[in-house]
Amino acid sequence: MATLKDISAELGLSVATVSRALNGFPEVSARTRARVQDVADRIGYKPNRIAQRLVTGRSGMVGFIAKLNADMTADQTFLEILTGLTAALAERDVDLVLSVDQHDDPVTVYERMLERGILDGFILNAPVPNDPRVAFLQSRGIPFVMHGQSEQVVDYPFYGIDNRAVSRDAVSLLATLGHRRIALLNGDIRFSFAIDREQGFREAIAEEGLNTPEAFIGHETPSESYGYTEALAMLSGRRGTKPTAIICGSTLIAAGVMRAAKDLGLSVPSDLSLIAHDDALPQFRAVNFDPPLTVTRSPLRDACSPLANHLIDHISGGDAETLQSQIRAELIVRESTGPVPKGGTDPWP
Amino acid sequence: MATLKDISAELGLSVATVSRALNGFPEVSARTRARVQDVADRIGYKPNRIAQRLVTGRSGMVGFIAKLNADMTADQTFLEILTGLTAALAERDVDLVLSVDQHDDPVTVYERMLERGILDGFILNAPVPNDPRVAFLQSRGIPFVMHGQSEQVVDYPFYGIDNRAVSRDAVSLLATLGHRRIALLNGDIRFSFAIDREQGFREAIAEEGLNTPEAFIGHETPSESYGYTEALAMLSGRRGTKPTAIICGSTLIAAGVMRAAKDLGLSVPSDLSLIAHDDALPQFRAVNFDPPLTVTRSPLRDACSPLANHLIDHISGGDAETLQSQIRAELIVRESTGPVPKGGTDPWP
DNA sequence: CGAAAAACTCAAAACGTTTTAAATACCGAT
DNA sequence: ATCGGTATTTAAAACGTTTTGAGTTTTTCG
Repeated sequence: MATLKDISAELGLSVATVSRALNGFPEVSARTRARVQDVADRIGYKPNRIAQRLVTGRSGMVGFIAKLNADMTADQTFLEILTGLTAALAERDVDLVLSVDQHDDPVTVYERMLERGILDGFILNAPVPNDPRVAFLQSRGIPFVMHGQSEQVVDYPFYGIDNRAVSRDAVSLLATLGHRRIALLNGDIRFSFAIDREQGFREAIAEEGLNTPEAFIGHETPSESYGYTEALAMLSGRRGTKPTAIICGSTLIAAGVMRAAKDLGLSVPSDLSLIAHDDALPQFRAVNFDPPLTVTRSPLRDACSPLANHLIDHISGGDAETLQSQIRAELIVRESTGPVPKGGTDPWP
Repeated sequence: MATLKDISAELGLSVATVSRALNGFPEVSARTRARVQDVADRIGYKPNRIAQRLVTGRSGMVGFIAKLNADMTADQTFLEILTGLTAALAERDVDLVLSVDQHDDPVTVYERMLERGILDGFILNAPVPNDPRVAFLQSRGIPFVMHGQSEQVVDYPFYGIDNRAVSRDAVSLLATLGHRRIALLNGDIRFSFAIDREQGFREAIAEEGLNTPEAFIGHETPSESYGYTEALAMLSGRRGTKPTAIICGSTLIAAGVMRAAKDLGLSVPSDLSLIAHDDALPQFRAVNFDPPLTVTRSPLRDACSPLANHLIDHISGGDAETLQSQIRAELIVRESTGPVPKGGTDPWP
């Protein structure tokens, strides 16, 4: 492996000058810089990252901890995040150290990884209200970035979508189409994203002067079967007057709802309007539904690059407040939403 | 962060002695070692990996590259491996650096990770015949351990099960029960494990003096639906005389076969015997099948610790030949296998 | 008791880089 | 020629560890 010393020896320069030349410092002459660059290219010089890290005090590695469900499965979004994240980090020459959390206590794994002392920071996802990981990492002064937000105003970097707006936009679209009985099949309510969606839903419903009984607001870890069984219960009339529209927390849930509608002989969108939030996971494409799904869309993959950049910038001293972004999901109207069916215009009491 | 210097200052020893004391060198007195250890524990000393690496050339990090399918999903075993591996590596104070492979060329990701120069070695899984990753890493002299084997005799560390024996054991059990028409629903035949299973299957079938037409030997990426559609085709009689027993590459496939049998009104095991290979994934428990599945069982989780240890030992100079283990899957007879049904005793022509 | 051997400890070099502080070269103006 | 200043380069320190070669102490044994 070629080193700075090799280059400096060949040119009769000091290693300091060579280092500066290659790192674009302004005080080195153009002629010298060119000569250095030439030799470096010729002998295929690659800086030794370990040595760089020893002197700069940074490791160029960040941690990510996968939280498994009780049944040892990962949340369907995990892989997508992982893929995008490693790519985005690699772009800025940072590596991802992974660990898997099988513990009950959410912070012990972070503690253990920190003890090894090789991480510059963490990427957190799936926040819950008053997330204990946040308190822990802040108490240790460890930089991190959060995917999603747990509170309205925070003092750490994050990137996420406006989840209240997601529900608002969905309700607003359906209300415009004349719907008065709108149900919600939300994700796991322990997580902030689902709490925000539900809150946005309730707000929007109230603003439209409507009402949705509790029996028509559900929440659970997204799965096709959850969508199916809940929709079956709601649409069969067992729980009271059935809804004319359902808002789903994910396309996976929507798939189940679709199947339930089919089994009950209901057609989408003439008997039932359907709108889902779409993370744009490659396995489950909303456009491939029959009919194509109306969605609030925000590709999970799009979050990875900002997350990586926010974190790295923060580690390099960037101000937390300037490294926060909340973006708005895009409302894409396709064919699973339509005017309220005749005879379905009465609101719930 | 506490350093060797802190300890040496506190005790009035040299850093050299402190280093030796902590690393178990023989030439330091028991008393000194104890004093050093005490202080180290008290101030929570952790060696700086980066500094260690600079001088020893080792980093205490190994790479693992997740290969995604075309549809961006991971193979169902991925998470299980990941969980076990991070735990087993942590046990020996080694970290796992993860990357995700979205490329066509299987070695480019390895090359890119290597360029950064921070990895001691790799853990490879899902080998294919003449695996290009093996050739690549060997040409660079990078240590690695393989989960599974691609060839009969190799010169690198591995841990895996005897896949030919898996099929042999299954066929042998079924033959003993009187079955003469045994079908195989194998995993993706690009991978060595599936190739070996098929080879073992053919050998065992031949040894029993039997024959299985090509139409009854299938292979594909395991999924419930694959099991369902193939079993439906085989058991409906569309492909010729139907089998009395099916060997499945995974419990996932078996689930599909089970559903197909049910749809066709066949009961297991009186009309059809079923045996699957069981990786013991927590999501899909063979004992929870109805009837409980007869399996060749080899928990994927059991592979993680040996893999981690083989790799670390190899990195520390251990001989490749002594770091190879091939174990035998356990045959567990439950209730999905039974005597051949009356009238099903004719072999295929 | 004294010398040789064994046991233990230390100072310093090394790994490859960045960065600080100091030195030298170059320039135009006196 | 000399001065003051700027532009460029250098030597050396630093990061935290391991390891070499050389001490220093202690033990052993004649």
